[in-house]
Amino acid sequence: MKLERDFYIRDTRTVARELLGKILVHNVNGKIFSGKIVETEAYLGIVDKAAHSYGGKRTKRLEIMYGPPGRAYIYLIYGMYYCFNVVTKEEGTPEAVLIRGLEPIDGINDMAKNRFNKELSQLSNTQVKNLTNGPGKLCQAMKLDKYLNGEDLCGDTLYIEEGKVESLSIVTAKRIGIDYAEEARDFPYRYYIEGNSYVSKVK
DNA sequence: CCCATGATGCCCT
DNA sequence: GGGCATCATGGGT
Repeated sequence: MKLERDFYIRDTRTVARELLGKILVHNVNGKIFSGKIVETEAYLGIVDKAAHSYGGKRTKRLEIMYGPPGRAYIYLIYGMYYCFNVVTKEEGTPEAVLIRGLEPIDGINDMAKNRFNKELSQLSNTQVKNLTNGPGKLCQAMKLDKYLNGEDLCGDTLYIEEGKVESLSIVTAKRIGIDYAEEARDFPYRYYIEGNSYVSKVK
């Protein structure tokens, strides 16, 4: 069951927590890439110094964040990696959830090619773990790039499904890579599934 | 294990 | 021209 618009319009931290265990799916001309979401971060917009939209900043790049919920916000970082976010809240409120870790499900052999230009069977154990345990890594594995920026997650190309019913132990932690954000640096807006090996950083 | 560093492109000032 | 919601690599401990 695909998640509907109403899922995304809610409180951003709630969405970030509830995305854990859900399945991110990318259909590339019939080839399916998918993975279970195991790590997320909430970015709370206007009041959050770590968010791109802090203080109501509104530029061309940020228009997607100000748009309707349930769309993809994908941006280039450090000149060579992408970060995939889910836009939350009602239109006009620029908040989002960054997906930081995925456990591969479908298309794993192609993920290996996308990441390391090798067959899955040729990867070391470390490389298998490094397929999708970080925001830039999972975008490379799943073929998520700037051409999908703004994509509607309620469509058929890129979407999120209900996962298996399971009880998850969720860890709350500080966000990563936002040392510039003053007090917001220490806000506990990162969530991950305890014990999952595709979490980018434990603790 | 840890830490330091370079890669690389686009946005925004 | 500065800085960035990252990653791979290489060297030290």
